[in-house]
Amino acid sequence: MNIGELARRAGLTSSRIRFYERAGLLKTVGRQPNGYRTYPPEAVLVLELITSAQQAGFSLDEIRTLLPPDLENWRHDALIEALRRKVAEIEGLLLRLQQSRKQLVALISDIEAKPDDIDCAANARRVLTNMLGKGAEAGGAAVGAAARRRPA
Amino acid sequence: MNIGELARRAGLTSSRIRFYERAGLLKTVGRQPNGYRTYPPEAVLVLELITSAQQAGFSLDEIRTLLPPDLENWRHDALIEALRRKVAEIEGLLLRLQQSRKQLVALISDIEAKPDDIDCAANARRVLTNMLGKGAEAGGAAVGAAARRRPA
DNA sequence: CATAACCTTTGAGTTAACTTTAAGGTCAAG
DNA sequence: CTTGACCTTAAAGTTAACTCAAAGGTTATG
Repeated sequence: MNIGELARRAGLTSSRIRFYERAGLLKTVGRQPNGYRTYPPEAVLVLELITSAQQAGFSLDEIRTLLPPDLENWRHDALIEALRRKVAEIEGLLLRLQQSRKQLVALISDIEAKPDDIDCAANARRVLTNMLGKGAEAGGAAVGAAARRRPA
Repeated sequence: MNIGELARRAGLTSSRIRFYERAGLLKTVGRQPNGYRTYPPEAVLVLELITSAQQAGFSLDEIRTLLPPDLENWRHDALIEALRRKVAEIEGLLLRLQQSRKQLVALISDIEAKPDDIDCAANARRVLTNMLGKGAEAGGAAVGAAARRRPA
């Protein structure tokens, strides 16, 4: 199988596959006499595995250290441990996101709960001091990045 | 107040404050005769506001479009709308993270539920086909980025 | 045999949010 | 008058995970 065919089957670009090879995630692959890379059918599996792991939150670095040279020979204990750590990491993230959500919802309520007898500027001051007073001690949530993925 | 003092009070670096100014988040600031920037006390508030918004998941771009030229004159409707959109965004993220967590936990169980009568390689094949069969149709979670923040 | 559709490599560009570096001016203390 | 702690600017570096561009070889088709 050529690289284009593999890319189509695995649902990613050829350049990405070459990049993964350079990055050490794919073992160096066989070449045809003309220099073209040639892949065995299992390569599709490996690529699917990599993208699954990425979607589960593993960086390419993490994936590289976990991926065995062949698909049948995993470092069992390291893998399980990494999986557990990732679950814990996700749980931390979930907590922070929930915190953030709560704070935003509270902020919306606070903004909309403008007392009838004050003007907008005064309401702004009220909301501002409310917000910066409260959220400050208990650390923030650092939400943003997850939504900002896949630039283009 | 000089920039160093402001940085200390707001808990960030001077270079970051200058960066925010270049990025259009801070209105151009007064200068002393020697060229030093000089800040009014409210500048601390503005910076705290920016970092709060960041922690809630707003990008600097979003913050810039929402921040009013002066702290008392918010574009009320746009702000509320943006807050609601961010809450929705966070909720989407929460769902995907929960999905991811569930899949990882299931994967761990599956790995550990190795039938007594097969060897490691066979178990690897079993787990692999289980995993790539299941998660594929219902899209993945794209977790990773939120944990990878603030590089150094 | 020309054209399109492949493939190759190297190197640079992208994005966000900063930091770091280099080169230099200012100012208070000793 | 020198040392150190400030401040200034512009430009380049950082990180992850790719993509894109340039320049060129290969192969199938009309």
